[in-house]
Amino acid sequence: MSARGSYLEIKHHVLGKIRGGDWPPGTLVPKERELAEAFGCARMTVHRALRELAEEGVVERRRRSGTRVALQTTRSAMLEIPRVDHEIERQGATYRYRRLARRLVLPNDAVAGHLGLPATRQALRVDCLHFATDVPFQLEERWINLDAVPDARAESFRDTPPNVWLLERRPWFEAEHVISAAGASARHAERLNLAVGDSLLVVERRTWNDTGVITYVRMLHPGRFYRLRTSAGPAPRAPGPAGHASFGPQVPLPSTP
Amino acid sequence: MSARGSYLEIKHHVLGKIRGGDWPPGTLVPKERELAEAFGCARMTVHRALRELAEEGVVERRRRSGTRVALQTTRSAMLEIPRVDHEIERQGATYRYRRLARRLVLPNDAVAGHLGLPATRQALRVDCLHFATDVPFQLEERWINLDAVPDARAESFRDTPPNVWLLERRPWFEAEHVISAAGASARHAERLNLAVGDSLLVVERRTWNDTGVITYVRMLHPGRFYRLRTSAGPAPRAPGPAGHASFGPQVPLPSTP
DNA sequence: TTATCTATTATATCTAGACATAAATGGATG
DNA sequence: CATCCATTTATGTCTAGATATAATAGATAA
Repeated sequence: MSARGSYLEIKHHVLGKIRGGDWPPGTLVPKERELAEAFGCARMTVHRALRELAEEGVVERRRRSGTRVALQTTRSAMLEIPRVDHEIERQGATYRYRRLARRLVLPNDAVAGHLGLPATRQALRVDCLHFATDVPFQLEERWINLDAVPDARAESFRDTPPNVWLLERRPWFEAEHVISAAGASARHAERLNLAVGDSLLVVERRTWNDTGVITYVRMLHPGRFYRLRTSAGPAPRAPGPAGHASFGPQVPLPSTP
Repeated sequence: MSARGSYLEIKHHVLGKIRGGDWPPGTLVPKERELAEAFGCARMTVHRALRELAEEGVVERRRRSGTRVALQTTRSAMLEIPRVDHEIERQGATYRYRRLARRLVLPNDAVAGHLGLPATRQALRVDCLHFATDVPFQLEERWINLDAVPDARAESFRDTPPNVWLLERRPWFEAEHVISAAGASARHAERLNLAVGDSLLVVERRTWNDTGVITYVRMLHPGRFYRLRTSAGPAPRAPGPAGHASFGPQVPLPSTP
């Protein structure tokens, strides 16, 4: 599992103590020098092990005070939000895209606030649908800040989905996601081929650049299809990248009657 | 911002090149030795900077190939799932708890699978409600694996919510979350004081220990109240812990008519 | 008593080397 | 031409030091 004398061995040792109940929350972990001596390695090796455990939230470290086993008040999980077309194809369905509408609008106050624009400034509104094997999978309602992305004026988005188009020319560096549930309005129901009031999982996303908010998008999914999955834990079973296995939404597969 | 000659300086330098568009996705980042020479520091310092950028998904590293600016196909976000009572009180509402039911049951096949139990083995089912200022905020439907937590047999959960009780005696080390939307059934509607069919945000969680699955819980929230918020990005505005600001669900505050 | 300064100490970072490891490369061989 | 192998090389890890930084505890002064 872990090479002898490596920082991983030390991580596993400490984790084992905590998992086994030998070191309950609040316990003072041996100091770096002591662990280094005990394992017969350099202090830097111990340091890396403890630093990674601290980053994972397993222990808390403070100068002079030492390293303590953290209390489990909250746990964070990695949530990976993949590109919708990738996700659909990864699950073996066929991806199809349709642009529904594209127009310049004066956003309402809420959206203007999200975009960081004055309410008198036009933004580009694009609506489109993403299909998984002809079943509507995601309804995308997007506002694009034309100050941040002026070349969007010349783009029709008839064939290229806005998310792909934007990713290719405006890399973003910060994002905020809000996940909620809502009932389908008449318009949503019609577009997603649902009944009015059916449950939708709504993911809203704002992305920033150095220049400010690039885009605000509301992604609506039939609740029965879309499931965001996260997995977290300092000691993953399958050693995935960054120690987090992650899954995307669940795509409706062609039913076999 | 970043100390001279530090690994942070190198991180910011590389990030700046990427953000500024000088190094589009796919660009080969200078090798560690070159950067170390350019910055007049040791290779380990450069190594740490690049390793952290790789962990954040900004660059991709492969031995012999070198370090490349990653393409932004997916982005991951930190999702912090706090304890429901903490979250309610943090937002200034009053937390109240009520146990609805507690009984030994034979779980159905789906739940048995989640718990990793044979369908003939009993599990403990606990239903309870969490209120924010007398408004139902979360309906909790929980199954507890009695093989993993035998002392739960003797606990009534009348005053102590299962999540708190479990956290105090069975720390867990791995969890899986599934987030979806669903319409309220008749029973859900009654318990949450909603209409049948109203949208719910459903968070399912399974937690593991060394001994196996501890518990499987379904947490149902009125969609209009509960919003999970995440924030992500390699270059956060406010330097928070681990570079991720995070928020909990939105609590219904007492309305001021 | 209270506030402030100081020494101590554990973590945080850095250095200049070393060897390990994986993968791309080019050459030798069939 | 295809296959295999040794070489090269960039990253991954480790060592044994060093200095920097922050927070505690104790000493001192107001």
